[in-house]
Amino acid sequence: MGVDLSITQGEIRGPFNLHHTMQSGQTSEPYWRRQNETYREVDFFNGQPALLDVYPSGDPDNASLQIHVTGEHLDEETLESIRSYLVNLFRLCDDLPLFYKKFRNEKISQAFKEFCGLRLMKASNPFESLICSVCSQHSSVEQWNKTIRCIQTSFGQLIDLPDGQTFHAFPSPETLAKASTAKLEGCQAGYRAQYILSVSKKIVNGDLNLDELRNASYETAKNELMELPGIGPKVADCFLLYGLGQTRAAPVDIWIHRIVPKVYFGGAKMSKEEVGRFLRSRYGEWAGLAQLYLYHYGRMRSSKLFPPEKKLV
DNA sequence: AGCCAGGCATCAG
DNA sequence: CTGATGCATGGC
Repeated sequence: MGVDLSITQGEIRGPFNLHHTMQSGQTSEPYWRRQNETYREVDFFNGQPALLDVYPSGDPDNASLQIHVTGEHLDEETLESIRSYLVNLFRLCDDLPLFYKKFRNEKISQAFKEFCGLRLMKASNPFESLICSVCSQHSSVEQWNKTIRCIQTSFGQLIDLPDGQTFHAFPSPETLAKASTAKLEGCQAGYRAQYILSVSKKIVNGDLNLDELRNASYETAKNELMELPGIGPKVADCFLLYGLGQTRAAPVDIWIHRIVPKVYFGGAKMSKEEVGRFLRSRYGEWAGLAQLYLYHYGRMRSSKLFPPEKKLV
C-alpha cells in the first residue's frame, strides 16, 4: 500500500530547496500540510487518489526529493505520473544555474545566495490557482491559505484513502458557480466571494477558457484576464505565472513595489506599472523567477525569523 | 484603536 | 494620467 520513490540530480537541473519553495507564498495552490521536514498532499493519479509525503535529502547543491506514496493500484504507470507531476509542480527542469549565472553580477544575486534552490511552482490545477490568486488580494498569505482550505473542505469532493483518512479535492468551477455567498463568506472570503462566483460562472458558461489563455501571448492573456471582475494587473500576473507557467509575468504587489525602486533606482518614485515593465525588460523570460527572489527576500528580511542584518542594497 | 496584509473598482481632479 | 477611498476579515 506504500511505495517509496525519489527524484534525484540528473532529473533536477541544479539546486533545489524544498522548504524555501514550499514557504514562499506562491499562489499556485495552498500550502501543503507540514510535519517537520515532510510536506503532505493528496491528488488523483490515473483516476486513483494517492497521498504524497515529500521530504528533501542530500545537501542543497546536490538535492534530491524523497517521496512516500500511499494508495492503491500503484503500478508503474501511476508512479511515473506521480514523478512527472512533481517535476512539473516544482519546475525541476528550470535551468536555475543558468539564471544565477546570467545575473550573478547584480544585487539580486544576494538573494540567490540566501535562498539558493528556491524554485517557481506551477499549478497542476489552473482553476485552483486562479481562485488562490483572487483570494490573495489585500490579504496575508496565512489568511488566503485558510480561506482556500475552507473552500476545499466545504465544497470539494470527498476523497477516501485506503488507510481510512479522508481529504477533499479542490471544487470544480461548476460547483463553485453554484456556491452560496453565505457559505463562501463563512470561509472568510469577504468581498472576494463575489469575485469567486462570477469567475466560476464565466468559466462554466464559456466566457472564460483557461486552456485557451495558455496559448495566448503574455499581453493578450493578461488583458483578457483583467476584463474579469476582481482581477487586476497583480492577480492576473499571479495566475499567469503560477497557474499557467508564463514566466515573463512578474506580479507587482506591495513588497515588489517597495523593493524594486529601492534596489534598482535609488528609491525613486515609480508606479506599479513601471516596476512591472522594468522587471520584464530586464529579466525577460526570467522575470517571474527574479520577482520571486526579490519578493521572498524582502518578505523574509522584514520577518522576525530572519533578522535584517544583511542588506540587499 | 488603528494599521497592514502578494489589490481592485470607482470616482475626483 | 495620478491620487483618494471603500471594501471584509484577522492579526498584531
